Amino acid sequence: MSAAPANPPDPASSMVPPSMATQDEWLWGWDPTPGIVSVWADRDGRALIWRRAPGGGSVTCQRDHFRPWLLLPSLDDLAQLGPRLAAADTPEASAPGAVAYRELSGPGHLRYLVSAARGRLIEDAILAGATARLGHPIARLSELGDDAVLQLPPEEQYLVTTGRTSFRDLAFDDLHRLQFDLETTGLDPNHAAIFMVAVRDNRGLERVLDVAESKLEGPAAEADVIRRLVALVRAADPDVIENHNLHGFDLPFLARRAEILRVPLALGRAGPAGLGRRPSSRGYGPWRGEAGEANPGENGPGTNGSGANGPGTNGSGGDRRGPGRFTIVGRELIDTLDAVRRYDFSARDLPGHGLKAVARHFGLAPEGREYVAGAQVYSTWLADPARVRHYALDDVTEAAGLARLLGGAAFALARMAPRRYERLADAGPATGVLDPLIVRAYLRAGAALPARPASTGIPHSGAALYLFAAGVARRIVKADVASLYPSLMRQYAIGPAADRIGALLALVDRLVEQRLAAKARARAAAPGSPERHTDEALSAAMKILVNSAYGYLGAPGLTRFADVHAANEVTRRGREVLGAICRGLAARGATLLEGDTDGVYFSVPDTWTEADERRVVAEVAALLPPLVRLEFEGRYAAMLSHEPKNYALLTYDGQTHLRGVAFRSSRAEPFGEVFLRRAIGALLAGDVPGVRAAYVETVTALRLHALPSDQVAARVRLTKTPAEYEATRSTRREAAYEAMLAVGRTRWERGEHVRIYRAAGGRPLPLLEADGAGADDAGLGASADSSPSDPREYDAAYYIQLLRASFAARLARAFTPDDFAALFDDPRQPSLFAPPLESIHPVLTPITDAPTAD
DNA sequence: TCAATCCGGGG
DNA sequence: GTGTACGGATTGA
Repeated sequence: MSAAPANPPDPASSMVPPSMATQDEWLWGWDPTPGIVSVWADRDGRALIWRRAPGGGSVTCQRDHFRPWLLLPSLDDLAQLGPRLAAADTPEASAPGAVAYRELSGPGHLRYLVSAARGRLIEDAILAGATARLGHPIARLSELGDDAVLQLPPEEQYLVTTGRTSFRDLAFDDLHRLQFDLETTGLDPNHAAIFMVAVRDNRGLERVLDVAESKLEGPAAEADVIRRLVALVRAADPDVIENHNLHGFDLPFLARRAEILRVPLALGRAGPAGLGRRPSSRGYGPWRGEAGEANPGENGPGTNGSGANGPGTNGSGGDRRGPGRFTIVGRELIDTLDAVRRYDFSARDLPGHGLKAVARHFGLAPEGREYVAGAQVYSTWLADPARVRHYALDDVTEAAGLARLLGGAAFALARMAPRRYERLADAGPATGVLDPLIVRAYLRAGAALPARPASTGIPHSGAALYLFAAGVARRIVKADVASLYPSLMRQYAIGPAADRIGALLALVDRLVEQRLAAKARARAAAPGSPERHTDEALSAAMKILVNSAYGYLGAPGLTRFADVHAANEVTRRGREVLGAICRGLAARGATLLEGDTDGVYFSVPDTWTEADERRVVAEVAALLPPLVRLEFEGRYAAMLSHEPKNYALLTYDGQTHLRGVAFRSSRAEPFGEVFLRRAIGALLAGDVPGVRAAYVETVTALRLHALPSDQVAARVRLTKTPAEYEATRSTRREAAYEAMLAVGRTRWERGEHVRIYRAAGGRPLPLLEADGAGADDAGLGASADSSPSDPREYDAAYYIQLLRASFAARLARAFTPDDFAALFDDPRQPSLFAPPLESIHPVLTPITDAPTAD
């Protein structure tokens, strides 16, 4: 089949509101082809489509052709084509070397849809025309600037013109998903080697490859492991490859080792060996180091032109712009770290983003989970290979569980947006998902696209966020304003002024409506069933999209239809609604604690029943505009409100939930974490003496050196090489490196984790790891008993000061300053004026300048 | 107390 | 396809 560019209806009709059927096409595409699991296309209009039979049956590959296309503001640069430039509906337009054009409707800037049998025909013509017009050579379309051309990657051109999307009629588990995890002797692939790979998939595969299995030694054994990994992946033939930090560690490491050892990485379903690259903004870009450690030469993984690119890949020499992701033809590469970040961006309840911590948080850790500290993996393997095999398999098992738990949203997005699944998994929702949907809608409607608005400098006012009171309150109710901003956009039809066909509002409408339906279906399905997973994932995806519609408005320079005035109007209405909610609740006797666009926390009188709580929420909800839904979400026994979006909750069945960055500290010293948990538990239970006891006992234990050193050690990462630190040492001393130098260690590896503590006078020293001193991952409780050789020469005064200033401080809002001082007074020198413990009660302090910008 | 810098993940 | 994060902790002045 040959897909034609999107077919415009009569331009005059595009001003009428789009029909429901049209809106659904904008959201879902229109071609029903089921089972697409991967698409690969080139600029000359060749496409390969891998499709899986429904229910997870076999995969077939089909060839397809499409007419590459792009959008231009004028045809001037194509004029020199003469008769080879032809209107799309004329016979001349279908001649082999012809460039066809069609003028789109409306006032939009990008108004010419230009297509040809091969994309290069268009590109070469434009470059020649622009070179002649500008009088200097133009080698790439990107040199012409943002508004001079809109050209999508080939796969997206294909998906937009065909109206196809991935995964129609497939469930998440129908995809063949494979996880692999490298175990290496270190973090830098220029010096360290792969000695083991754990592999599993969702079809029952579970295998560990290691260098000991062959009779080979050294590099030959490692190369053999890589070859066996490649063979195993090809034989399994998965649609998706997943792991935690896949793009940040496993792939760049594997690519570099394969390059050094000259092993071809023929992992794809077609095309040349070697990993491809795609540029990517998110995830690994802004981070210093990242795979830069994998290629410490200069920049990121996209750098090292000599890098993992197979000889056939193109463009690597030029992309010195650091960040990038790897690609494999025919398979989607999914990094669970992206899903974790996307999740925690709104949830803010993860203790860290590492695999082990997240898996434990979600209860995904397998029974008998084996833990080995990163730095000890190789030495442990030498002594006890079975233990490391177990550990590595546990890693891939957790990665698979995480992918399934948090990865559903990206899967569902790929059923809507004309983009590869792997791109949707790491994209920001506004530019990464909404923009492609809107571009597809415009082409489907035959409407010209506006130029991208420049940043106007008009500040947009930001989301409303209120902290009304800080401290401790009881009888807490959380009322949720479901998707406040998108509801307001719908209620008052606030959309981008330039959105002539109303695509953004139509999408928001469809998303909100269909999300409610998906939620209802999920509730009706059996827990744990594939149907439920599908609808929960769909609901999560739609929530991501709906909630990014407002951010889309407020990002000029980034999104094509940004409109700061519209964004500010949404915010203004939001403040109105939030104000109405707060007044309504206060008028009915509630005490407000915190409110933002997600919802409101408030405290109610002791005499209220749950029915009273629900009734009040319903009464206030009735005061709001019809499309704004205020719902009762939950109730809690007590709350410590610390800062906006930072609080602790006690449920009625006695569980404590900590939320917000102030209560997350993966790097913190274990004794402080233990103290904080205990103190907050006592505080919320109303047990002030218990808070004091937690403090006194911790101080005493420090003073008597009853705590082992690993309880006071902080885990830090050495990101500078010895030479780099030497260069900055005179201007800026850093404890981690000083600790190394203090014991005469002048060599370490970039990325190495060490634990350090403060000895007398606050002098940093490394913690000498007792051999086999287990896991170094946060929250694993470190070791129960310390090695007998632990000298415990830590600086108690330093840690007592830290306990008060850093940990106890997070309880400061719960007491008056005097009470706080008394509660966390030095037990050896109690103040004469300290109030008796029994007289101390937690307080709730109103915040006077409540409105703040988020 | 304030400004500047570094951190996040993977072995 | 390009570039953007961000909020907390630590360090030195």
